[in-house]
Amino acid sequence: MTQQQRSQETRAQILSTAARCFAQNGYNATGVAEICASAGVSKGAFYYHFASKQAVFMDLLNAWMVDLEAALEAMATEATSAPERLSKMARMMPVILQSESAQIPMFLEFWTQASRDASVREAAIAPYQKFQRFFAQLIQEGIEEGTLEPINPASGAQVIISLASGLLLQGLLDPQGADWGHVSEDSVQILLKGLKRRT
Amino acid sequence: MTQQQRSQETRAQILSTAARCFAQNGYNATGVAEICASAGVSKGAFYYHFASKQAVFMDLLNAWMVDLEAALEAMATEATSAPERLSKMARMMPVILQSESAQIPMFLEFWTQASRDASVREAAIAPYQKFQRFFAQLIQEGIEEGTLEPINPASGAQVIISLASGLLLQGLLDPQGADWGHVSEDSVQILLKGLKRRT
Amino acid sequence: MTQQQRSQETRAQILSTAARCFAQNGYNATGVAEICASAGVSKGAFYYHFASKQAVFMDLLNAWMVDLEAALEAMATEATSAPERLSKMARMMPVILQSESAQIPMFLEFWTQASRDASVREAAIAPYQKFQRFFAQLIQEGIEEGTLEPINPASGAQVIISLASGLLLQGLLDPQGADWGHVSEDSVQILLKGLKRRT
Amino acid sequence: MTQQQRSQETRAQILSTAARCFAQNGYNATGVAEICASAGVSKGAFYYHFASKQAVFMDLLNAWMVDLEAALEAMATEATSAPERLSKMARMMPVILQSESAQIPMFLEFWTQASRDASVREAAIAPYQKFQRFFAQLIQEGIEEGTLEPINPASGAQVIISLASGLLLQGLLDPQGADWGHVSEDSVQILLKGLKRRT
DNA sequence: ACTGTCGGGACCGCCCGTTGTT
DNA sequence: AACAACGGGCGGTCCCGACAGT
Repeated sequence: MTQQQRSQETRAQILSTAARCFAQNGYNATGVAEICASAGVSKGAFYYHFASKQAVFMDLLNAWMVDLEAALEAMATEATSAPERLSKMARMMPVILQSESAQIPMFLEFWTQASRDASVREAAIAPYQKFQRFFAQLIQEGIEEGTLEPINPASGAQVIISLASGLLLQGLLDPQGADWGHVSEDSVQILLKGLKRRT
Repeated sequence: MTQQQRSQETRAQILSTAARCFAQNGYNATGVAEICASAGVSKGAFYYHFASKQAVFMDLLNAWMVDLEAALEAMATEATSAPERLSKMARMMPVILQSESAQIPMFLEFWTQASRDASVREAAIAPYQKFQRFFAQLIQEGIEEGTLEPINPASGAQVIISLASGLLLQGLLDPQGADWGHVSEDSVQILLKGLKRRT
Repeated sequence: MTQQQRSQETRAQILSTAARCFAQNGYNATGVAEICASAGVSKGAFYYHFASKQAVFMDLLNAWMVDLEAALEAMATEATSAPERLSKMARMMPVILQSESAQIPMFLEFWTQASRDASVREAAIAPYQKFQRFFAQLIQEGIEEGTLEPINPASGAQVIISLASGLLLQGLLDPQGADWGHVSEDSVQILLKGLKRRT
Repeated sequence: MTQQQRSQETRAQILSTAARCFAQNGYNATGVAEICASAGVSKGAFYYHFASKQAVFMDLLNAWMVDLEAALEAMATEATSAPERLSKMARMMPVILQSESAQIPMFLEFWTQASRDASVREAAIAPYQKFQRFFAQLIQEGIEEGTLEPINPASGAQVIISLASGLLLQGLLDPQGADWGHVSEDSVQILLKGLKRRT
């Protein structure tokens, strides 16, 4: 048990350190030796736990996906109207943007790699499809409730996700360029106005 | 004169070859030697014209910005109503997405680097600010025309840019995942509905 | 007792697996981890039974020597004339070449190491000296019988061994280059003609 | 010119140093860094001139082949009887064995690699086929002269080559094990007796 | 303006062997 | 008797950039 625990600690240590390094310096610029040194483990340990640097990267991606899924799960259970739920989620955006700002560069890293490597892409697409389905259903419910216009739910979901991704990207690129909290709130208002049913 | 021309041709050859290589294999994965070989010049020529690999990268970015500016300029002179101009631009999205899809991964790498390197960031932010100003003015005009709701133009511009970026990114990640032409058209309809003035 | 048996089985398993791996990929190219994985044991087991990878190698060599000795022993007891015994052994050559062709590259590696490392050399020389003594005695007997020319037995033995080694090596290098069975038979006829007593 | 000369000197320096290292410590045990250090060049220079460590090895093999071919060419022009030519060549064996004793380990190295790698094998087989043809023709001439028994020339050539390879191998393995000069002379006498035509 | 050659550095991956645990 | 986990270190490769020579 003690051995297993130590092993998993080592593994976790490598993962978290790698995440930090990747976020700070980028995937390519981060050497395995650097990760090992920062994590306080040897290369032997590293390559015992992971087959390659990429494997660490993929593990990180997967972990991120799991978190995402959990967050979605939590939101799905709320029982208010569709527009309100969207509003609420929008108000979470700035919080996410600031609290996890260190993680976001890695998100870009994921994307960059995914655009080049098919195996990464497959793993990276999955959460999007999750999001897609989630929002499509939310919109569907909104339409059935009569609170949203009768649009194509898939397209609606895409709009939401795209807007969110775009805001994330720009917040990452130019954190001081605007009051992102304010902007994202405005954005959602505009979007909601476009989605909401005219009474 | 002829010498100058030759020199410029060499320079252009390096630039275009580099662009192709970067787009195909990525910035990091592309070696200077590879560019030189593909361009049919020696390393000496490369380092005569450019200070470093990064410098080529930046030059490419700048060239792209110039093109962008020209495109925006062209759009700004049209004399229809704001909503119509937005609609028209939206219809260009799928075309852009397909014609320049090879370049987009490179821009992702731009951004990734930009999130780390301040000097790259400045160059990368510039086009956004261009876009930002352009759309803000367009919205402002729309408001003055009375065709758009009186919202904060800056936020409105941000929404448009974010949505566009997001769609681009997702089209890149999963080109077969959806009919992006259709989706982007729907997206703009939704967005326009949110922006347009209720009559 | 059962434990001892299990231990011996593990040891034997490692040895045979290592032999297979060495033959397939070569000594240098075969990693200890690979052997362990193929044998279904852990590294701990490996290093419990053997001091090093080299030690396994040496063990294999020794085992081969024992086999060799037995084969020679068997031949020595036959009671025909010297030339006939040589002929008979020659006819075995192609069989050996085909049945153990997989092992031969390994012995080449043995020798390569032997040419460098004194301790390996001693072990590698031993079988040669065995052969040497065996053939020298066989020739001696032939001379005494009057069936062979009165030559220096040591030199005669060397010729036989050299010829055999040479054929083996070339058969290894270019298996399809010639009909080695035919060639080796011809070779022995020529050699025998050189050794046999003129009547 | 000066530049080209320098370049070729560097290349030659790398080749000769590599040959020495390979012969001394073996191909696998010799690191590129070691070669570079011994040759007084940088790794950059090494990989500018050669694509890989293997490439150096192959170059060495080819150079050896060229030498061989020259030696054969020289021998082919002599105009004595076949048996005498064979005798003369035999008398060269011990000289070769001692003068080039440093090169011989590499010869084993060639063989070992050839047994594993098809591309090396192809290059390594070529000289053997040269030898083969050379000796076959020599024997053919001997038969036509009436100085040699009417045997299959191909087989005869194989015997000669095999015997020579075998002696080389054993001389390498156990230099002090016998008086190789004497042995090789005896060997040829025996072989010649087997080849020569009975009068 | 352009070329060929070289310098030095670091990268990832793997490897052999050991150690604490069971 | 065997195992998982780990320690360092070296392996070949390649890369960016410099610079002497045209």
